[in-house]
Amino acid sequence: MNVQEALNILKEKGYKYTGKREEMLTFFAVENRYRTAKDLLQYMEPNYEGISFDTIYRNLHLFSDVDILEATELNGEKHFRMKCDHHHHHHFICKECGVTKEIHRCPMDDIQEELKSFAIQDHKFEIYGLCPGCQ
Amino acid sequence: MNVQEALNILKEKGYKYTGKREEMLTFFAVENRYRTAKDLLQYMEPNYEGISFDTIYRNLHLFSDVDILEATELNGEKHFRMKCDHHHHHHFICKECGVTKEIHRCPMDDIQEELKSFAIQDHKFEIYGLCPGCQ
DNA sequence: TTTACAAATAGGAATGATTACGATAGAATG
DNA sequence: CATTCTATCGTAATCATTCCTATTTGTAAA
Repeated sequence: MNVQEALNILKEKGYKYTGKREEMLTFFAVENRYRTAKDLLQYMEPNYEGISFDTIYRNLHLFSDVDILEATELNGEKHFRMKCDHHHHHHFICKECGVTKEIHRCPMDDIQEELKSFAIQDHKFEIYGLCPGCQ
Repeated sequence: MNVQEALNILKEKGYKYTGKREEMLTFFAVENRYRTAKDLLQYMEPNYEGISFDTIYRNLHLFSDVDILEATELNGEKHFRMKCDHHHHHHFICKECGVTKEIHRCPMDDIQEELKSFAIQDHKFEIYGLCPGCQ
């Protein structure tokens, strides 16, 4: 997803345009990497001195709620990345730099039958390690 | 794994026996459920009034390090359960009560080839939802 | 353009899980 | 039973995240 598409989603749902929001979205649009709230804050500070934690976290949650960002949990910290706009898939995630690679195979396909009596709400399949650049 | 096996592992590795440790292990041995540090603290308090946070967390980490417990992250809190001692497998986890069910199919088998240039260190495949009892 | 109002933000305090630390108590070993 | 580490207590510190209030800012309608 690019910045413009993300801004359109916000507009559609009645959220306001702000320069900060565009800048935040730019931060996520440039790379296929999971980043933390702190990463984002550090990116924003030079241009928006005194930007508040509240603004960072409120917008991260907003973006997640409207499916602009996707979130995961890596060593006790929430990480976010721009949502991939095509079909359902999972990720390899580099533990060093957070870079991701798509995996085009969903293990859930085979397994539903094994869990007939359980109400499945959600699942997570992530592979962790080092990308070629970080090895 | 049962309490005795766990105590043997500790002894082998040179850690001391304490009543608190046995009690903590008992807590995990009785159920196939992921529990938090707070759950454990509440279980311990009646018998060991004034037990310290430090003791709880230090032992949870110790038990994880020596493969007595396995850990996962559910809504921002670390959860622990007794390690299963048989073959490699994954879990369905009830979001309400933490109960688990084994899934006998590992999605990693097929996927290694798709990630030749990445150094895989670890992976997580978890399915979340409600168990029959919590539906 | 101006106005009016809801939404967004700043600044900082509060929270909740987790970790750290100096002092004391308790196992293990000979 | 004396020595030596390890374990524990009690509490303070840390770190990410959330909450709160006053103020500012987009936005759409007048």
